[in-house]
Amino acid sequence: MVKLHSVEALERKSLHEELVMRLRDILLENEFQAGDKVPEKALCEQLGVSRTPMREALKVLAADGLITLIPNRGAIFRSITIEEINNLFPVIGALEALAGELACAQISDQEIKTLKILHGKMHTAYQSKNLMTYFKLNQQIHETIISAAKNQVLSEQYTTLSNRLRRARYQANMSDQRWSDAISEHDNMISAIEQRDGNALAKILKSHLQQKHQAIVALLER
Amino acid sequence: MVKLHSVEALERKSLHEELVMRLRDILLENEFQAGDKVPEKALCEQLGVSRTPMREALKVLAADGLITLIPNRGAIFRSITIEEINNLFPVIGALEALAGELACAQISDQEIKTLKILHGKMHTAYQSKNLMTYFKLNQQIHETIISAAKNQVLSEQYTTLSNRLRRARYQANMSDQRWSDAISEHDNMISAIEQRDGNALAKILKSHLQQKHQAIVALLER
DNA sequence: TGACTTAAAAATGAATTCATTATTCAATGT
DNA sequence: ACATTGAATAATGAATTCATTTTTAAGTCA
Repeated sequence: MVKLHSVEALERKSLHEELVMRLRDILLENEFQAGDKVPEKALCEQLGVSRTPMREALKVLAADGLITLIPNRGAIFRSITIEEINNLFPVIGALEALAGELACAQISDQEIKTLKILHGKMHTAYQSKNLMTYFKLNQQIHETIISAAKNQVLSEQYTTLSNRLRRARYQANMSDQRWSDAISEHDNMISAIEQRDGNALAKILKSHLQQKHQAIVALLER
Repeated sequence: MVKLHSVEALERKSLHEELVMRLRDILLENEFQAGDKVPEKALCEQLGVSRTPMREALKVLAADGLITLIPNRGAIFRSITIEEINNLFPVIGALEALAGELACAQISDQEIKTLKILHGKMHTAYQSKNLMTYFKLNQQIHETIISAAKNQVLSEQYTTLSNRLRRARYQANMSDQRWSDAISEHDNMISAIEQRDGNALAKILKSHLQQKHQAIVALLER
């Protein structure tokens, strides 16, 4: 088989690993939602690969909880339910709280500086009401805190669960009130880190996430 | 291909899913350790399946963190390092603490009764120094607490991470002192649950795990 | 003897093929 | 007209085949 456009579609790496990433984006960013069927064959053609690596990638994504494989029926995009959201938030909260404690115990001045820069940019995005930029910066800040904890297992688990939430984020917008609250929660976060107060940071992160949880649930139930 | 003994080796289900479970057991229970190569072909013959489903299963296990796939080099059993153990324990600890809080908030009298029965059996196993039985009951007790939290996401994450630790457990034995300490920690656990004191339970679980962590690290470093 | 080269063998990655199971849709009967 | 049956079609599960890469090992030359 001549790979034609597939060469430009997927640059070499390990194909299956590349596929997992590409599919994750395709599934999350747009294209699919609800309990849609994930068309194996169409995706193969679109990405220029055969079914074997595609099916391997789908199995990995299923293990990740992003899709569900039904025997002899193929893959369906796993519709995120309110129940799943309610289950995800406490777990992510516990992980973030742990990250906060660990991070404060060993964060470097340089990392704090990076955080403050990101935080400043986020304020700017907030003032100019640039929601997309705000989202991206917000995510970067949380990722920076997690990675400051220097715990690979923690980072992996957090990433996996956050990805599962990403589906919900695209549905739910933010109210003005919630947005301004979130900003001030972030202000508190940064001061706790500067003082390296792990206990305080853990509490802030936990309640920050609880607020977000409530906001999302409220929006979804409307 | 005639399936012969494979029919009795793997009873019907979804083959790939069945394989994942079988492989997990084979990898963990004995057979493999350290950075051993996982012989794809040999396993195919042993279990009577072709390479396609086997490779799908290996990819899932790699996503789970049990093995590492090196491009064009195959799978190697992921040797658990002290660093990984040090990373796993705090995360599992955070999950258990969360489970303790959630469980206390909604555990039924029936579930408490079950726990007390398991706890009694564990005491018996301790008195007769039956280590294997003790291990099994200990695991059942922790699983019961987790499942009493009624959070699917939490259960899944806990199971995944616990499996990764199982490798270390087979290496490390318990000292008499540690064993008797563990028993009394369990006694405290049960009373906290009976009083439905989530905060206390969370703390006990966390410190229980920290003790276990230290014991394992001490043994491994000798 | 020991290091380097290179040919053969084995293992892995991916596509294809074959078999089985769902799904679709038209035809039949009520 | 509606439901039910059954054949045709499509999709999925798994084995096989083909291509590429790595490993092994023998042979050559310093």
